[in-house]
Amino acid sequence: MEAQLTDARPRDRAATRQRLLEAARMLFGEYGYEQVTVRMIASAAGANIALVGRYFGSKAGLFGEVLAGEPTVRAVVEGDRAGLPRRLAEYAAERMSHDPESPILRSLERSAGDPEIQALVRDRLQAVLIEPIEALLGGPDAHARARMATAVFLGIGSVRRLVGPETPSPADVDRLTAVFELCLGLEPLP
Amino acid sequence: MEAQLTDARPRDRAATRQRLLEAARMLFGEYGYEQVTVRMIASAAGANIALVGRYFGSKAGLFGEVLAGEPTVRAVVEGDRAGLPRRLAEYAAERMSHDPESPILRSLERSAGDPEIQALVRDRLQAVLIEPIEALLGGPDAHARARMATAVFLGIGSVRRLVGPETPSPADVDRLTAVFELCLGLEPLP
DNA sequence: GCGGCTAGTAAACGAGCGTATACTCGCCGA
DNA sequence: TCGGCGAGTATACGCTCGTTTACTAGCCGC
Repeated sequence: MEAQLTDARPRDRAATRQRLLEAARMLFGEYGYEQVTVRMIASAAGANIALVGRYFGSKAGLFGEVLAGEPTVRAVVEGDRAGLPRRLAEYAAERMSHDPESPILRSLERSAGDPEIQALVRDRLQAVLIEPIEALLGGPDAHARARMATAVFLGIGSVRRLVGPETPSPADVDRLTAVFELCLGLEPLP
Repeated sequence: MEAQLTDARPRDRAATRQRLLEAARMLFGEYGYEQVTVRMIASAAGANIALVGRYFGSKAGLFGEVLAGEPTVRAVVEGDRAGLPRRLAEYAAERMSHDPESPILRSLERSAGDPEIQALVRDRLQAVLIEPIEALLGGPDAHARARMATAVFLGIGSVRRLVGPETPSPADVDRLTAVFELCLGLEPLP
């Protein structure tokens, strides 16, 4: 009887690449760009260090690909305009008590230093949060309002990360909803 | 005529220490903890690298002393309760367009990685922002409200840092004031 | 005048990083 | 059967970091 009952072939470029990508996604999200070494990634993926360079060019290239491959927070931002504050508030409330699942958001919180990485993160933040909100809002100062809502959103993550998670009460979520309504210049729902 | 007209004596332990401290304050504020090397600090202070270790124990020790020596944002947090949202909003608006002068706030934005540094920054954030606001507010959920206001405050800095500065309009400041009133659970001023 | 305390210096250490190189080995088509 | 292509490997390179060590030299009390 031959071994290799599973379909996981050895020497499978695509599969190894994928394992590296997923290990990187997990580690970058957990610890931030600069705290994660390529050795950690390779080790977590059960692959060789040199393969990071071979498959992604560099550590930054790998990070970029992780960011690009994210499904993002689109579910929150897409949807009807009136419900946006509530959806933002509920998502933000989730982030008061738990680390985000999305490497983008985690990276936004944790990856500060490297200018190249900052540029990647910035572009992504614009693309997945600020611009969609701005488009949904419309109006003359939509950009400023989208920016402010994004600020609240990010700040909640910063506070959790810095001073620890805390479970929000229902009243907190309501207050947060009102805050987002105010930021976005939308009327409260009846 | 002898040289040394100034009162800056050479071989002055206290003065050298002070120069190192001020160079560190400036650099940490500008670039964040991990981006600044002890060589940069020593060079900016015109001192030898080894003196950082001698006078402050370590880079982290120096950072801790920089944080501890900060005058902080006390002016905003101290004062009457009713005016707090406005003061917060004005200070936050300032931070929309300019980098903060305070190394604490800058470090809050930029120093993410090292756990020891994170602990220092967290303690400082609690001491200078969350706890004073909480004390000023009073009431049952004062902590949650102080946390939320702090989140908005920090988030604004994050957005400026990530996507660039933007000068707020007077309407933005008004909206921000309302946001802080909401966060803090205070009534709007007449 | 001189010995010792001490501020300041130069240089190196060891570790960790991202990256690059030279290699091994197994599979597959001819 | 065999040659080569390519996935995967082991290792080292060059660099920068924080830290430490051994040393130099100036001031002060005696």
